[in-house]
Parts: sequence; structure tokens; C-alpha cells
Amino acid sequence: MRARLEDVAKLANVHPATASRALNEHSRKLVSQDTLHRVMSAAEQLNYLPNSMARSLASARSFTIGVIVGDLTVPVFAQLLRGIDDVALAAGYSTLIVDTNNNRQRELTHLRNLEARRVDGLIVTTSTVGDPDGSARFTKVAPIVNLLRASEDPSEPEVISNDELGMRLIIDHLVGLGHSRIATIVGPPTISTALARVRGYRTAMHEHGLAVDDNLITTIDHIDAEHGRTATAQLVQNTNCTAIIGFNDLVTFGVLKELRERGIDCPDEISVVGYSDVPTAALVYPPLTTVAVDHYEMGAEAARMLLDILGDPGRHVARSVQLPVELVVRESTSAARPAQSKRVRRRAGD
Amino acid sequence: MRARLEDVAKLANVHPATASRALNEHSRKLVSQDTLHRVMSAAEQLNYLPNSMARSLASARSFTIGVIVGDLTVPVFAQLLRGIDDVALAAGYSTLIVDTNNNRQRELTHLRNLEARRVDGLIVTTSTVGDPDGSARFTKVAPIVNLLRASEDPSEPEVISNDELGMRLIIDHLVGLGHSRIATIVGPPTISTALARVRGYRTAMHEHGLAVDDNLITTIDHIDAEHGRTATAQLVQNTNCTAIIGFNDLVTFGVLKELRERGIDCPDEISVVGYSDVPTAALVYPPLTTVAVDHYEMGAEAARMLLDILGDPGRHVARSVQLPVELVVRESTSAARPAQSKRVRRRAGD
DNA sequence: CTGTTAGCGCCTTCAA
DNA sequence: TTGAAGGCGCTAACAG
Repeated sequence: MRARLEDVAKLANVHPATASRALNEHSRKLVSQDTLHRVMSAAEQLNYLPNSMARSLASARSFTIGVIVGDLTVPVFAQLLRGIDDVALAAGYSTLIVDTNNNRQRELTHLRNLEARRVDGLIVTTSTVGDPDGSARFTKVAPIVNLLRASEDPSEPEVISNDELGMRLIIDHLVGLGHSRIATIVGPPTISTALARVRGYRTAMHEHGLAVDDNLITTIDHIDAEHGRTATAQLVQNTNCTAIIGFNDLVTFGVLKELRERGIDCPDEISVVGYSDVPTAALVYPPLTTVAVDHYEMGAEAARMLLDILGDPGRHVARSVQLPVELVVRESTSAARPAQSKRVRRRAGD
Repeated sequence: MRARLEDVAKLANVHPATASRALNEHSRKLVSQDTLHRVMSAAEQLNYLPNSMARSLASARSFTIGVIVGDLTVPVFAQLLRGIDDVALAAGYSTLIVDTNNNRQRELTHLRNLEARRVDGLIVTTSTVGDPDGSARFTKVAPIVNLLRASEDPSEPEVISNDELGMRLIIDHLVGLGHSRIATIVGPPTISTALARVRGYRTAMHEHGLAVDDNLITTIDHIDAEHGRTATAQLVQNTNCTAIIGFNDLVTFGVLKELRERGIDCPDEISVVGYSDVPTAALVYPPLTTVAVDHYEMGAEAARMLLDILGDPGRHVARSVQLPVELVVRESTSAARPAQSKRVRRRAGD
């Protein structure tokens, strides 16, 4: 819209400064009912839309929060972003989404951009454990909230899901079905989530009095279906596991594929569990038993936390929110069978 | 960074205006080698990062392009965005991604935001055929390029893929396998892609001398797996089709699921074809025969087109780019069988 | 080639 | 409660 603050002021017969006060939530109370009304209707009449650059330049705040995402292709990020966006928008903030494609160079470039744009805060989903500069490169730009991945620095706020609980739920479920040789495929130790999962796995196994054979824990360094396949091949060859837990649903699709190509029936011979509950998890065959995480809520929570911090820069109190998770049992898990019945395939309906 | 242009200028012993000229690509040639060098090293020394708001305010350009996406959950958008981002970034532009969640109210809210932020241009992926105000609500904000969905207004630039070719490739493939009763599930007619697909379907069928029974064309109004399932149920009950073409891979996952639940083997009894070639298409069972579209390139092309327009606002010549597609044959399609062998299931390896 | 002079549109003291 | 004045940091004419 072409109309400027000055035009609105003129039409309302007030000084631009007054119009500004009337137009802005936080200063509205400094203005009389009458002029407030006049200014508002003038603004509406002229279809006035403030120039956010001028606003930002004058007020030294961009009303923008940057969101750093490692790979937008992963469906959970869309949910996260939705949650962030909803609360940010309601508070008058916009989100600047940055997909680093898990590439450090791209991240740096984008970060410079975010800095040039003077983002007020950052929500980061890509911090990695043991990173040379920690998350210093982010915190230099703006206050940050870690999302989905815990940071090493306990003073940094974070929103994560309860990975240990997730693992416990899975293992309770599998043990309940009679499994004891339970394998798990985990992401690289640079991801805090991977660490927490292993921790949860070990704890839960112990609680059930089950030995933890380290061969049952396979680490992959790229979180994709292909690595899920090779890890599965390894597990099938080197162990006699009766259940495999994938690091996330995508990895687990690779597990299912590898098992099928090897003629190993899921769940009759090997039960399989995913993680995340992406939309396609229910569509593949067999429908995946998996852990559901409320990513929308996680995003919303992260945004709330960041806005809190921005609203009161004084108390950077460490805040750590851990959302619960739940197990969604579908058809990729079933009772463990004695070893000798391996390779005896059965089909539903036969 | 705290340093301002003035600081750089002072350190380099030049006037701020000169520093500005040296710092900006397009005006760099107006400056002597010597001062250029001095300014650059001063900038580096101070770790100078221009304040993009001040820049935008003064130059009346935001160096931002807005990207409107209907549903970020759909994997193809991530690719599209990657392409857009790569060329935009290289040209000094940032992208402001907006996920409308296919909700008109959200779209309007976001659009207002983009307008307040004075985006220089818009890439729109959500235009719908027969929309009350066409794409006027977008064009009022900034120059636009339509991506993925053709606009009704031929004067608007667009980047689409060759849907008719895609359908032809599919049908050639299926006919080559002996199919003649080929069904297709298409999206609502508000989507230009749906229209083009039906057109391609009819044309290709005719070219093969095949009758087009309208029952074979099923329209769904939401593009998701659930609607793919119900459409499949209908097709299976009301027609004796031997092949089903889904509107996209997600819909097609629904097709596969429905067939399986009905005990109909794919591909032995019914061949199935998807569209888009999302990463999971190769992971489901059976691996999906589908049409691959280079979404990254589409995004890149749309961005180039928009930048062209922004660079030379004079010639808003209509540009329409149609990218080719290719068929990826996997295992969800096989030779058609005579009707009487229906329900005789077979398993690989038996 | 470089300095000067004006703003871009808004917010924010400070007085009144 | 409102007006006046100044400036956020930068670019864009226009001189020289």
C-alpha cells in the first residue's frame, strides 16, 4: 500500500507521532479514545500497512525470528514450522525459514543473512554435540532456543521430546511380546537424540533384566533409508535379533525393504519399530509401529519460549521443556517366535 | 555486528557514500581500485555487516522474495524451495517461505505480512483455477511467478512440468504391458495440474485407440492417501480396470494400501503408477513406478524468471516454461493378465 | 572518481 | 494526552 503514516495522521488530524502511538499495541494506552478511533478509521480507510523496514530501523527490532532447519525434506519439520509460525504470527512476528541442507557452508551463508536482517531470535534444530564452536555461531547472532536437539550448554533453552521414554515404551512393548534380542539402529553421536535413545535403550533393557549385547546397537552416520538397509543387513547377518528399532521412520522404511529383499517376514520373523510417526508410516506394509511425537506442539512451545526471552531479555533463565511421546502400535510388531521357526513365512488370510 | 557504514568509511578515510559504492556490487565500478581496496579491508577488519533494513528503506527494495506454499508437508516443496533458495541467494535475495496450510485465512494473513515486508516478488504454488479473484491478491503485492500450477491469466509467467507428457509416458508404458482398462485418480479441477493430466490421459488413450470410459476417471477433492483409498475402492467395485494411476505418490500409497486390504495383488492383478517420485516411492512395497519431476530445477527456474522480471520490470513478457518429466519404472507395474486370472495370487519366489 | 545533501518511513525521546 | 525534533543506517541524486 502506498499510504504512509503521515497520510493517516493527516486524515485523522493528528501528528504522525500520535498516529504511531495509536497504531501500536503497546503505546495505544497513551492516546485518547477519540483520537484512537479517528486514527484507526483513517488507517482503514487508506488501507494503511506499515512499512516494516522503517519500523524496524527506527525501533531496532525486526520482529523476525529465524528458524534453522537441517533438511526440510524430513516431514516432521513442516509440523514444527507450523507450530512455530502459529504462535509467532499471533505475536506479530514473522519467521524466516532457512534450510541448510545439512551443509555447514550453507548454514554459514544463511546465518550471515539472518544477521544482516537483524533477526530478533533464533530457533535452531541443527546443533550438534561436540561441535567445535558449540552454538556460539548462533548465539552471536541472537538469543536462541534449541529445538529437537539438546545443546551441550545447559544455559541454553531447549525443547526436546522424551527420547528415553520413547525407547522405554518400545522396549516394554517388545518385551511384552516375548522379544529379548532387540536391536536398535541409532544416528551418529553428534546428534543428542541418538545419545538419549541409546541411554533409554540400555536403561530399559536392564530394567527388564536383559543383557545388552553391543552388537545389537548399530550406529549409522547418515539418517536415511539406505543406511537403514545396510545396518539391517549387518544385524541380520551378525546377530539373531528378533526385533529392530529404527532411528526414525525413514530409516525404518529401509529396514523393511532390506528384510523383504532377504525374504525375512516382518513381523513374523522380525518385528520392526520406527520413530516419529510420519504420515506414510501408516501407509507402508506392514503399517509401522512407531513412536508419535507432537511436533506441532514442540514448535509452538519453542516459539513461546523464544518470545518470552525476547520479551524479558533480563532473565535468560535456562528453560528446558521435554514433551512426552506415545507409542502407536500397528502391524510391524508381533509376538516373538522361537528361533527354529525362522523362515517359516505366513501370510495374513492364509 | 555493531559496525556501521560510517565506521567503515572513517577507517578507510572516505565518505560514507563512497564506502557504500565500494561495498555494493553494482556501483563498485564507480570507485578507484585504491579506495575499493581500502574500503573492503576496513569492512573486513570491522566485520561489517550491512543493516538490511536501512538498505531496503533507502533503496526501496527489500531483496526478499516471498514463496507461498500450500502444504510444506508434501516433500516436493522442499526440493522446490532448495532450487529457489540457491538461485535467490546467489543473487543476493532471501526467501520468505510461507506455508498456508491450504487455508485461505492463513494465506491472507501471511500475504499482508509479505506486503508489510515489501517483498520484491512472489513465487506462488497455490493458485487455483476458477478462483474468485484469480491471482489478483498476489499481483497487488508484487510481481509473481506461478510455480507448479498454471495460472488462468496467460500474461502471468509460470513454471510447470509437462503433465500431458507424463500421462502419455505412463499410458504408453501400461499399454505396452497389455493394459487397456486404465483408471486414473485425479485431483480437483481447481488444480491446473489435474486438468492437464486428464487432458493427457484422454489424448494418450485415444492415440492408442482405446475407449475412454468416464468411470475410469475418478476425481478426488483432497489430495491425500485416504482419498486415494476410497477412490480405489470405487474403481475396484465399479470397473474392471487392470491399472490405476494415482494423482501423486501420496495418493498412490493409499491406492496400494486399499488394494492390499482387499486382497488384490499389485502388480499381478492391478498395476499401479504414482506421480512425483518422492523418496519413499522406492521404499514402499512394491516399489512404485512413477513419473519423476525435477523439482529442484523447477524451483531454480522459477527464481531465475522472477529475478529476470525484477531486473527488468519493463518487459513483463509472458514466459511459460514447461519442464520435461520422465517415467521411472519399478515394480508396481507388470503385464496385464486376462480377467479370469484375477484373484489368483502369486508371490515372488514361490 | 568522490564528497555533499537529502531523504526512505517510522519510532522515540523531550517538552508542553 | 499530544506535538516537535531528531535519528535509525543506508542509498541516491547532484555537484564538483
